[in-house]
Amino acid sequence: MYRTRTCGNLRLADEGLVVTLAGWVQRTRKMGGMTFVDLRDRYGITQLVFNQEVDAALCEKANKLGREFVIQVRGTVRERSSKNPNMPTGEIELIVSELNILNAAVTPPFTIEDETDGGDDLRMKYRFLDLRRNMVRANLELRHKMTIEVRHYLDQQGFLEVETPVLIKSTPEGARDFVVPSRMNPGQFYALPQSPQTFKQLLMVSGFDRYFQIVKCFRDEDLRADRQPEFTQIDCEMSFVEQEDVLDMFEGMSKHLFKALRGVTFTGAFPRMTYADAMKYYGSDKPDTRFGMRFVELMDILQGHGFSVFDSAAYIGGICAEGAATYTRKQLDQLTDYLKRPQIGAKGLVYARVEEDGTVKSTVDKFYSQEVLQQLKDAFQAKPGDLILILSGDDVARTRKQLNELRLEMGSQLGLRDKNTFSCLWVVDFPLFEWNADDQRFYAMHHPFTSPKPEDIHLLDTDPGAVRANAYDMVINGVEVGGGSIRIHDSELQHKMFQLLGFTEEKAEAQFGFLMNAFKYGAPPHGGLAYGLDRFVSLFAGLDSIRDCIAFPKNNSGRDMMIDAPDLIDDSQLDELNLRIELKEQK
RNA sequence: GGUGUGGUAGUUCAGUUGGUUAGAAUACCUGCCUGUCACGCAGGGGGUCGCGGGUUCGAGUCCCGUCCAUACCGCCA
Repeated sequence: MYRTRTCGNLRLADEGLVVTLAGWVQRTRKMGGMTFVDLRDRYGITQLVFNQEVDAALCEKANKLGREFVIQVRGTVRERSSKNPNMPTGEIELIVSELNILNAAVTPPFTIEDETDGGDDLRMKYRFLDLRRNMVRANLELRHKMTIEVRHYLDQQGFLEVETPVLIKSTPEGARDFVVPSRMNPGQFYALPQSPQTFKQLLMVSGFDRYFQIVKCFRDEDLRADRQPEFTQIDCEMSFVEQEDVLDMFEGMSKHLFKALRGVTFTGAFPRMTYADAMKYYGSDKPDTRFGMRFVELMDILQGHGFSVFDSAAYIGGICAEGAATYTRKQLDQLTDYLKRPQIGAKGLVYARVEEDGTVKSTVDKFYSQEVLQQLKDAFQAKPGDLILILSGDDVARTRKQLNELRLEMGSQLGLRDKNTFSCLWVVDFPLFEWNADDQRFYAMHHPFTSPKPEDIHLLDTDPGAVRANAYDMVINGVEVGGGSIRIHDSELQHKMFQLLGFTEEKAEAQFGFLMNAFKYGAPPHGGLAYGLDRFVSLFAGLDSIRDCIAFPKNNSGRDMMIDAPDLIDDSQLDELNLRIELKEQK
């Protein structure tokens, strides 16, 4: 037996026990006649003691240990003469009688400590070492517990986990597919699924009723801190349900996870907000509702007073930052610069302070009487000490988006976005379609299987852009953690959707004929939802990047820096695939 | 595809207006040290300043290009 106990669980009560431990050398402290070694495993750290007077040869051997050596020791648990209250095993130590070096180690390129000296780059390249660190390990433990709780909850609710294929067919709609060449079908390619969407719908047709799967999905798009090319979804689907049933079920699951993993209890149902309101009051379809600062539209108050920027604007809106009137000119200039960055693209920022005496001082007050400025103040119900920030623009949607960036930035600056506070929200009534100006056509906002709201179906032919969908997102702290919809289960309606999306008869048949065919054989009403597991875990762990809860993530360019993938393949492999590589010239 | 930031010792970083032999901390190596736990003390080794070009008497520093990393925009049904 390599070990009888772990490095994390010996306590004072175990004094006198003879145990065998195995692990990695965290650190050695040589005091001359005696040597202390911190032995680490996944469970903790136990201090080992070697004493020259007791066994000179053994102590000498211990002095040769380097960082991250893998060793096995046998010894007696003893109460420490000087205890360390900062560690769980700090009251005891192990008097070592046998030391066995299982494997030596070269010096690691960065320190395996909570506060490591390694940069992101290096830690990714040596991810197997990075994973020895407490923080990353704790994130993976949380992820594990989360999937266990998900399975437990859904199993209790009668859901069945069913695996769906990973080698499927490419569809031009939506995100770019990863493709895999087929050896047995020369010139043809599989695609990796962006989600098991069609399969889970087919499972509903098959009568599986309540399905889920914790499943890898793939999208060949550019990466972000919260986007990886391969990511994990908790994919769920139910039959004989309406939107309310789905929201109920998964609100329950979210609450269960919060309770089990964070000890957070929510009273009452999650608030609902329509997509239209989310855009109007927050300029985003995933508002961070941990704080207020809702938009107030100011066209009525501020237009027509001779300030040309506002008079010509299609939208004027603002937010009120409580107590931020103390912002200095420098801070406001920095804020303006932030908004003028090309990523945001605002032209400028107008601000107004509410003074202690209740008067309002603004950058543009030569255009506005105090009376108008008081109306402005009243519109926000602003108090002395508050700061009103106003943006305007020619494009309503774009200006709202800019105001959203401003709101989030102010929320961060004023400390209103605490990682240990959770604010959950359902965003509902998404539009069914999204107009794409470049392609001059509608795209499905969610996906082409999403059902329109029955009361809006009559608009399908006349005003598709106004049709609302039975689609919903779960938003927590401004993060879209999940989304779904009630699907179309009628082949005629599905047919019509494809038509509106510009699919020819042939293309619809070729791409999704199997689904429409299946719908002819008795498809139940169904709908579902998929969570982004990586985002959900990150949220619970308070991480800035989902990479920190993924064991082996890809970098910004979609590379695995550790195994150095992707890579070229052998000519013989290409031969078998009947492929020849001829790269297009890059300009 | 675009914008910003960064690339200097194993690592994290500093490096002034362009000016002598490029520094600190940490890690590593050696020695001393019997109660340390970020041990301490003394000493030591360690650099193609991402790469290529240019300006200059002189470039880590300025300019151009390029590569890499990273955050964001586009993109992500």
